[in-house]
Amino acid sequence: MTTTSRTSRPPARGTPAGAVGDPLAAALHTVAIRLLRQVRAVDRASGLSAPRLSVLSVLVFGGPRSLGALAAAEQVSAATMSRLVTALVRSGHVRRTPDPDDARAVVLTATAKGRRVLLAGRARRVQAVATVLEGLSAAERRSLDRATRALSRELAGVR
Amino acid sequence: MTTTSRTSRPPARGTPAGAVGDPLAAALHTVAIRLLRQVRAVDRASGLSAPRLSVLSVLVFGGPRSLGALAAAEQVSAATMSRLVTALVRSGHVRRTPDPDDARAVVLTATAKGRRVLLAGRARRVQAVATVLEGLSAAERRSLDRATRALSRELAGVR
DNA sequence: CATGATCGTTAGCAATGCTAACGATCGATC
DNA sequence: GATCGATCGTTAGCATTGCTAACGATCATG
Repeated sequence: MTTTSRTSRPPARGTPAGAVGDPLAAALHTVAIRLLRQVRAVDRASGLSAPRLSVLSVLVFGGPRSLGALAAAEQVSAATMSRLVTALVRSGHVRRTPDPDDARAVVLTATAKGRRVLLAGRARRVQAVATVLEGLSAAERRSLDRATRALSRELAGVR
Repeated sequence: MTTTSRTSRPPARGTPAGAVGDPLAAALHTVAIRLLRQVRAVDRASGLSAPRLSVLSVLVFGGPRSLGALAAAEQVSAATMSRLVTALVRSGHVRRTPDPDDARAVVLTATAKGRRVLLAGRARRVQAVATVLEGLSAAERRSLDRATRALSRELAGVR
């Protein structure tokens, strides 16, 4: 049993520079950063920049949508998204079609090439994670599986 | 016991677009992305950009070092790091001193202000992670603790 | 059908990534 | 001790990505 209180505990008056509020949260934070730093390295092989890959990911996994919706999903301005999409259209990863119900709007869709590139990139990333997991014992993998499910549940609303 | 083989298993001939090599690795990948996406939001309060915060983090947690070493740690060119450091010096977060042993080199150190800003930012991030963890049961927290330790061990060499 | 709201684009700015070129210094070799 | 290639950090110039502001076109409300 840990000494951590259940309540969210505000930073305990003063927060003497260097204090760690929740050791588990701090460790998880560090591990997540290191894991993704490791994983990002394989993205180079896709030939697409990180923002473009991320946009493509929304279209492939989330389906076609308007530019505004895409900008909101990526937490980016419509102006920035317009430029990203233009680049992805020019490179053949995305198709831009007029919205039949609203002449102001466009519908963005991943092309076959876009899907192919994104899925290959994701497979490389997952493989990189799997490589890290190779050193885990069966028991550790079970713990990780439970932990991942719990975190997935808590983060359900994100993206 | 899972059916997953222990060997690193190459992408099983063909890799029919969409296949997931290792479901646990894939889930962990997704959770890590969502967690950090959530956490990054609080960085705005520091007044520093993501690259500058990251540089400061290396200096605060890793100690003073040369520009070249800093560039290597951040996987960035020396030219880019030079510019980042210049900005951090101007804003008073970093001190640039000549290396007593090598007149070509400089030593970069976080100032008291830099340490203060970084530690406050990190506390906010950890608090954001802790908030996500509030919904976990005690058993889930124990699983997460074991999993985090195991991953920390496997990622020891990174950053 | 007039008018304000919304959608997407363009223009112009700042920050961050790169490579190339450079000056200064180091270290090894003669 | 002089020379010469290697290394350190900076600057210049380019592309990309983020922003806000301004705009034209279209929608939806009255």
